[in-house]
Amino acid sequence: MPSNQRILDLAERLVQTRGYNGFSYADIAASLGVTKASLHYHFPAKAALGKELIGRYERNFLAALAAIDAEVRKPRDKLRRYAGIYAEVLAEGRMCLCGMLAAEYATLPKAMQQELRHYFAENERWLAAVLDHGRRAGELAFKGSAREAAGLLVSSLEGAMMLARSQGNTKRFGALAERLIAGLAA
Amino acid sequence: MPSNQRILDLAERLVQTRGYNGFSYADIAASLGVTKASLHYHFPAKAALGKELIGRYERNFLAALAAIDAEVRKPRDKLRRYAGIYAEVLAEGRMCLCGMLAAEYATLPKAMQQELRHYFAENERWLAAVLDHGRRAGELAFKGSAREAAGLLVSSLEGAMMLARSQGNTKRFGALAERLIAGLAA
DNA sequence: GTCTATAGGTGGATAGAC
DNA sequence: GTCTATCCACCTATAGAC
Repeated sequence: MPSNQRILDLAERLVQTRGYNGFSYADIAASLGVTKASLHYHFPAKAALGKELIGRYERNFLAALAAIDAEVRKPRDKLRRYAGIYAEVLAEGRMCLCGMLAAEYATLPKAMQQELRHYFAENERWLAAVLDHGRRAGELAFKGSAREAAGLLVSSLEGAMMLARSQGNTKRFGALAERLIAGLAA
Repeated sequence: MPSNQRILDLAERLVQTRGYNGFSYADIAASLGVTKASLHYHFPAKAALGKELIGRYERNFLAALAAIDAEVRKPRDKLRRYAGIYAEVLAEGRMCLCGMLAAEYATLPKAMQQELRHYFAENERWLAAVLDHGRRAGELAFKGSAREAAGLLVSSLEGAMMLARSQGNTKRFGALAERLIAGLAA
């Protein structure tokens, strides 16, 4: 009796470690102790599973960002919490789901590509708002648009996760993140 | 009569766009107008092809870095040229070969993982030297070790490439790169 | 909802003729 | 060096019994 939740949980971890093209229904079936066929009852096509994977990930992520807004006031602390989310994921031995999918972008179903763009757009929107407020309040300093600074922040964190894993140096991620935020101090 | 060079050229482009797990001998064979079997004469195993792909990429990259050292003196100009390499690759519709492979790291043959770590280590070594010299000369400014600053630079550029493509915004990469370098100005 | 069985395709790889 | 032919493993997906 694998609920959709459990299937998505396993698929999520697999994509975060091996990528969308790096896992199969057989992997999930083996973990759950069921057959591949029964998974197709819950998710008829892998593309639909993949799309839902991004949707759920984005909902959870946006909820985490809302929690930050509710709990923290200072822009710099918000950025630290934001980077902290990435650090936690990395500490679990995972990559960002959407960072992995961004690398596989050219091979993904159209529906997944669209969901992916939405995820990054929402991400950048939240960061840009934090940066903009921070600059107006005189607590943050950077040149150019907040949007562009936000884009660089997301890019850097995603890239740092990837390279941290492949260099077997997951600890350094925290230092790089802190350096990024320090560079935005007023 | 596909020379090893032509095979590697095609495989390289495929990995840079679709990833190591996203291409097959069939793709290369079709492009060259030969059969899969004849490719196995040149590269018996895909893993060996992949390893050679990284080795060749690294040799070319290090040669480009040596050219920069020979042609440019100012640390900041060296960094601009360095980022320019990434920009050119992106302009061709490609990702960095090793950035793509870093995302697929967990699924790669051991030999490829090893080559990959070497690539990033060499990369960081060159950048750290530039940063260190620049700081000593008073032309660059940053906190902490040059090694760590170099790591952040590589990570950010790799991440920015990935996200630029998935957001359909390859033009912005140049602006992000310039912003990164500007942040290191003395 | 889960199973067995299977279809139809593609993956990397090999043997042996030419 | 390239071909045909083939192997075996794996993939996503479906049909139909239970």
